[in-house]
Amino acid sequence: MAGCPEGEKMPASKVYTIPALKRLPAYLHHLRALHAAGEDYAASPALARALRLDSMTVRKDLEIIGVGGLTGVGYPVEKLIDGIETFLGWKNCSEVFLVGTGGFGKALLGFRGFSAYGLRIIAAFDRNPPEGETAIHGIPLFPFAEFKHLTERLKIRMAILCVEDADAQESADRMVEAGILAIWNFTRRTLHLPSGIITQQVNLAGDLAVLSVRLAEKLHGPSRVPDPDLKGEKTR
Amino acid sequence: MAGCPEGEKMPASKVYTIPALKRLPAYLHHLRALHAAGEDYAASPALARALRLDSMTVRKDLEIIGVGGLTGVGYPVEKLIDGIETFLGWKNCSEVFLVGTGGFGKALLGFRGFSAYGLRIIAAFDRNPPEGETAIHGIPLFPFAEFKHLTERLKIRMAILCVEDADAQESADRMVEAGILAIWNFTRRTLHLPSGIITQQVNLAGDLAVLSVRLAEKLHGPSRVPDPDLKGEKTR
DNA sequence: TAGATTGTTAATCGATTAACAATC
DNA sequence: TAGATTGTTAATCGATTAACAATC
Repeated sequence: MAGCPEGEKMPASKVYTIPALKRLPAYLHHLRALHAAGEDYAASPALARALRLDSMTVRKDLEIIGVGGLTGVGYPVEKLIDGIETFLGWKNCSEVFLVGTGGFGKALLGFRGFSAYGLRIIAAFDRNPPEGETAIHGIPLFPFAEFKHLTERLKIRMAILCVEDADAQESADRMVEAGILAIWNFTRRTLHLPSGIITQQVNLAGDLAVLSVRLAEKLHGPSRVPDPDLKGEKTR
Repeated sequence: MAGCPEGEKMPASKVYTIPALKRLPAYLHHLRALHAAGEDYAASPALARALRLDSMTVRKDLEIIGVGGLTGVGYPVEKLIDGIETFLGWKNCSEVFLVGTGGFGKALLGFRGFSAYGLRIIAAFDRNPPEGETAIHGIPLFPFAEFKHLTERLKIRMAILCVEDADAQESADRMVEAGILAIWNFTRRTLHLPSGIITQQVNLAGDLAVLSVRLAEKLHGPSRVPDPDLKGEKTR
């Protein structure tokens, strides 16, 4: 009800591009700050300035959400927040498991802010949990042997993989066996899994590579000849 | 010396693309494993299979390094490793500072593997370090007030930013004042800094957005109409 | 030689940027 | 109305994919 002119032009949310999808959380983050500051509308040029983007990029990205703006004014902040959360499926947190409680795993368990990103880590697993330790940062810790049983019982669909590199493939295989459909991979290994299983690899080393090369260019100039002692001997 | 045919065709390392640059650490990681396993040559189709890429992509990427392959055989593993490390400037570790010793900061301090990525965190800083705590995971901890002094004395160029979101811009400003040229930003805030300062933002929420949407599509089908209760009221 | 892979040039695909009419 | 911004269509730019000759 409430006047949908012809039933013909539903918002219908456009096809998204991956880079745009990756920018959505940044909009969400900033819009929440604007909302907290009492702003009702946000114009694309202002959003662009805040997030170091182009105003056309902002408009194209927000088109994905299907929340229209007011010409000459901007986009309604509250509706946009709601729209992005809905689009990303972050309105209700999904419950996930985390495997591997080494350095990174422990840090993620301690990060309180995941609920703002639609995630709730409800249990952690480790191949051999330290004697007597039953929780980390208040999140219950189990031996990995119980992973399958609990995944099935709680119908968990997504898991965070933080084990040692050497155990990555093996752990992922067991996850899939247990019925996990999506894996957030903090390991440096590329996973080989059945098609249909969704994975997202965190590539911190890649970011670092960009940073390293850019800094080197700034310090030593942009011509990057591999090094005097590698010379011209391409082949052989 | 050692026969550079005409002095005319130096490897001269091609212009790189950002996506290719981000893939280089993955090649490096895998090539090191091959080297440890005693392999002398790696062919592009094999590398492609291991890293879930295309063999043409692999060849294009490796062209950047300027280490030629042997037609019909593959690329020399050891030279490639050396070439990638050299290209990325990871042969000798650069010394960096880390600011903010909350959850993520602490995890990074505990991560032993940074030396393989050309990084050595030689000191950590916090606005107010816990009473009596002078080191974390063996890395000395100082109050942030000493950041400038130590940056200048040790000529540090790169810093890792792990403070609370609310302090991100302020901390980054102080880093730049101290002479830092490159910032690896683990904060969710977009930094506004003088041009010429190099930043790389870690966008974990972006990865998570991709994962969330893909999983939702798998579970509920690909048509993502924003939700029945948002209706067609685009404007107003 | 035969088989396999490199390296290069061209074609396709996708994302960003530009231009501008429509709108409040 | 005048000023500003949205939303769309077209043009540019960049990266991936394809095709294939050269090479060991």
